[in-house]
Amino acid sequence: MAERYNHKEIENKWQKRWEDQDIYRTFEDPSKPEKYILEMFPYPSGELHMGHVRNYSIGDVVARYNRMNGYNVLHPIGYDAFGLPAENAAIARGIHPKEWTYSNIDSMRVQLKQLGLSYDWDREITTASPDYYKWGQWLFLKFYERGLAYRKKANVNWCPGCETVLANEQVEAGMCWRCGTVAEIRELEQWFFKITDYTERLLDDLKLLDGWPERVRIMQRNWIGRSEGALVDFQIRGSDKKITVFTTRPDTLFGATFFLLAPEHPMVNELIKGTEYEAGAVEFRQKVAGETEIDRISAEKEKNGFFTGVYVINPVNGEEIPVYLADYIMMGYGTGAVMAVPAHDQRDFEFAMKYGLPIRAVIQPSGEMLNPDMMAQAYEGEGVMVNSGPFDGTPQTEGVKRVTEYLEEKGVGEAAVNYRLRDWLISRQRYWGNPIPVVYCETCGIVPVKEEDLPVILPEDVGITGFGGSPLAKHESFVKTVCPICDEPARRETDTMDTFVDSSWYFLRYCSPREDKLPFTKEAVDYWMPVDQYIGGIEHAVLHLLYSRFFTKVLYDMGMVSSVEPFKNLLTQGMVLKDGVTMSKSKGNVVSPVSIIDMYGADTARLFILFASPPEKELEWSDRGVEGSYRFLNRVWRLVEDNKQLVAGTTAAIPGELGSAERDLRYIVHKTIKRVTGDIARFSFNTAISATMELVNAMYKYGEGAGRNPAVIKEAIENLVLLLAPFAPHLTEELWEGLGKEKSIHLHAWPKYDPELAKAEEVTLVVQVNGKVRDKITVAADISEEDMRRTALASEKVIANIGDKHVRNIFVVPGKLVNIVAK
RNA sequence: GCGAGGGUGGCGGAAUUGGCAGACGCGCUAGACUUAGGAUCUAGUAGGGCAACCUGUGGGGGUUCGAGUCCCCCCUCUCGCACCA
Repeated sequence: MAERYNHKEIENKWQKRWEDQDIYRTFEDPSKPEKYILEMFPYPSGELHMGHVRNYSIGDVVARYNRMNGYNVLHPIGYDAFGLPAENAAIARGIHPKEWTYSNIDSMRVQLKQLGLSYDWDREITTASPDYYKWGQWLFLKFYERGLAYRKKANVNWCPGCETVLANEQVEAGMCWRCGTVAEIRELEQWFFKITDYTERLLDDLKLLDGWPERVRIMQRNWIGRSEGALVDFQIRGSDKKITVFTTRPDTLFGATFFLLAPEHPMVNELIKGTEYEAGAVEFRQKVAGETEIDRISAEKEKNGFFTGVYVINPVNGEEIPVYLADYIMMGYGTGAVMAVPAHDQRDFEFAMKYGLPIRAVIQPSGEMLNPDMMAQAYEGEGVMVNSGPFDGTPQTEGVKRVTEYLEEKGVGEAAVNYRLRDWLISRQRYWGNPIPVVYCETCGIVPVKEEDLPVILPEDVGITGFGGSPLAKHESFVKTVCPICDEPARRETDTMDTFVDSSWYFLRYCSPREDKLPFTKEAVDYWMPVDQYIGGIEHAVLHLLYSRFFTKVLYDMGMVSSVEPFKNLLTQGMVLKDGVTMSKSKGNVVSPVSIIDMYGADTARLFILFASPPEKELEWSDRGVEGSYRFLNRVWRLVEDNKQLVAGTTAAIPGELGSAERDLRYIVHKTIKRVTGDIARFSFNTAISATMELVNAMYKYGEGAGRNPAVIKEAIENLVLLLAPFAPHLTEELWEGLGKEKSIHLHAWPKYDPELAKAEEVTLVVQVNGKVRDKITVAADISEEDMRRTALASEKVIANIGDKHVRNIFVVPGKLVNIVAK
C-alpha cells in the first residue's frame, strides 16, 4: 500500500501551496532576532547552470535552518539584468535587449521556483527596471554632489570586443574579464567614482571582516596595494622644472645612477621637443603603445629603453643622471617616474647591464663587500648604508626614515604612501545599462539632471548594430534635451553606468524593495543590514565585493545606513566540474539542472550537490552520485511510508524502561540531531547528510526486530524528517503531512537533542601497546580511569604482546584509549 | 617570482582539541526476495599474507607514550597576483 515516491507530483504540489500560502514572505518584526541570508543574484542568461544550483541550494539550507531556529529570515532574489549579452543577442538574433532580458527572467524565475528555494518572491528586483535604476541614478547624483563622481580625461582600458571602456579591476592579465579580448589603452574623457577617497578605510576595515575567507581579504589587500615610501623631486638640468618619483627605498637614493620615465609620461613631450632625440622618443613611445598589455607586463621580457638627452639632478648629492624612457615603467603606478638604483633593484640592474649604465652599491650586507663589477644580480636584502655621504654606516631600515627626514628638511621630498588602487571608471559606451543622469550645456557645462526628473528613461526605440559606437549617441530625441539650469538646448550624456554599479547596492534595495521615495528606508536597512551570510563565487573577490564595500561606506557617510560593511560573513563556493573541468558548451560537458530536476527532482539535485563535496571546495559532478542521492530519498520515503500508520496512531509517551535496541536507537537519534545541528552551523552539509544516512541505516536495522516500540519509532521518524527539511524541502513536507501534521514542516522548530540521550552507554576501549592497537574492548561509557587501566592489562592479547617486557608507563585518555608502554 | 589552498582506498570524500585512518556515498563482490530485475533488502569491500600478523594518509627527517593532524626539508597539483618602483 505504500505509494511510490513521485517527485514530480510532490514538488509541483508543494511549490504551488507554498506560493498560495505565502509561507516565505518576510516582514520586519523588531521583536524577533533577524538574519539576512543572501546569495549573489544571477545574470539572467535564461538558463540556470549547476553553479547557480549550488549557490542557491547552500543559501536555502542556511535560510531554512535559521528560520526553523526562530530567526526572522530575509532571503531575497533578483536579477542583475543590465549588461552586454542582451545587446549581443539583439545583434545576433534581432531581439530587443529588453525583450530578451525579460523573457530570460521569466524562464529563470520558473527554474528557481522549481528548485523549491524559500525566497520571499514579493521582494524580487530587476536592475533593468526603471523603479530600480531610478535609484541608481539618484545615488549617482548624491555621489556627484559629494565630489565622488567626476569626469576626467585619462588613459583608460578599452575593450575592442565589447566596444567599451573597462575599469582596472575588470582587466585581468591584460584581457577583458568578460570576453577575453586584449585590452587597449585609449585616452578618453570618462566618468569615475572616487573610490580612492576610501582607500584607507577599505583597507583598514578588512580587519573587521573576520567572517570572510582569508584569501579574499588578501586579494583585496593586494589589489589596494598600499606601500610606504617617499616622494622625491628631481630637478631637470637647465630648467626650473622638476619630476617627482615615488620610491619605497629612499635609503638607496645615493645609488641612483639613472632615471626612468614611462613612455607616456606627460612631461616627455616638452622634454624632447625640438631636440635631436624627439623623433626617436616618439617612435619608441609608439612602439611601446603598439604592444599589448600582455607583452609589456611579461616579467621575462627584456627591458627596453630610449635615452632622451635630458639629465636630472639627484637632490641628495647633486649628481646629474641621464633620463631614459623605459617600457617597464607604468604610468598607472606611482608617478610614472622612477629613480633607478641598479645595485639594489633587479629590474634596474638588468636595464643598466643592457645599456651599459653605472652601478653603485649603497647598501652593504654584513660580512660581505659588494663589488658592482662582479655582481650577477641586484642585492635587494638588508644591510648598512655606504657611499651615501653623511648617512654612511646607518642601518638600512633606519636609513629609510633618516633620508626621508633629510628630504623634508631640504624641501625636496616627503614621506608618502602610494596605492595601487585607482578610481573606478564607470562609464560604458553601451546601450543596455543605466543612463548616467547628466546633461551637457554650452553655457552651464556639466549639469546633473534634477532629482524630480528621474529616472532618465532608457529609450527603447534604438538601433543596435554593434558598430559605430554607443546606440544611445545616435538616438536624437534622447540626446537632444534642455539644460536644467538655463533651459537652453543641451545634450544628454549617452554613456551608461558599469553594471557593477547596479550590483553595489541591490542588497540594500531588498530591505524595502517597493519604496518609492528613496532607494531604501533607513528603518528597513537598520533592521536587516548587514547581510549575515553572503554566498557566492570567488570570482567577485575584488570586483563586486570591493565596490559594494565602497558603496556601503559612502552611504554610511551620508547617514543612510548604519553599518560600515555590507557583508558580515562570506562563503565562497567552489566550482562545479565535470570530468575534472568546468562545465562549458565548448567542452560539451554541461549538465542542465532542468533535466536533472525532471528526472530526479529538485530535492535529489539539491541533496547531491550538498552531499558530494564541502561547499568551499570544487564539486565533481557524478551521474552515479545523483542516483545515489535519489536512492537515499526513496529509502527515506519508504521508511516513513511503511511506518506512517504506526506513527500517526501513536500517542503514548516513550516508556521509562526500554530494551537495549530501543535505547541504542534513541541514542543514535539524539546524536544525529546533535551532529546535524552542529554540521549545518559550520556549513559542513556533506557530513550533516551522511549523519542522516547513518540514522536511516540504523532505523532500517531496528525495524527488523520483533516487538518494536511505536513511540521510539515515532520519535526517530519525526526527527529524521525534520533534520532533512532544509535539504529536501518538498519530500519532507509531503512526509510531514502524511504523518498527520497540519502546519508546514518549514514553520516547525528545529529539533533539540537531549544531551543525556546523545551520550553512548557503551564505548569501545582501544588498547595500545607501545602505540599500536592490540585490542578493542567494549566497556561502559562512564568507566573510571582505574578500571580502564585494569581492563586493558587484563586483555589476553595485551598480555601476549607485552610478553616478558616490563610495563614502564600507562597513558589513559578517559573513555577512549589506553596506551601501555612496555620495554 | 610572490601569495593562498590542496595531495588520504578503484572514485567523491570523513576524521572539531595530537588518541580506532578510510564515516557516508559511488563502484565492486556475494547472498536473499523474485517470472525477471539495471528495483529492493542483507553482508563484505585500503593493500599484502588470506591465520596470528605486517604495511599504509605525496617523499624524507624530527618532536611525542601516541602524528593524516605539530615542526623542518623536498616533490607535486590548483587558484590568485604578477616589471608595484
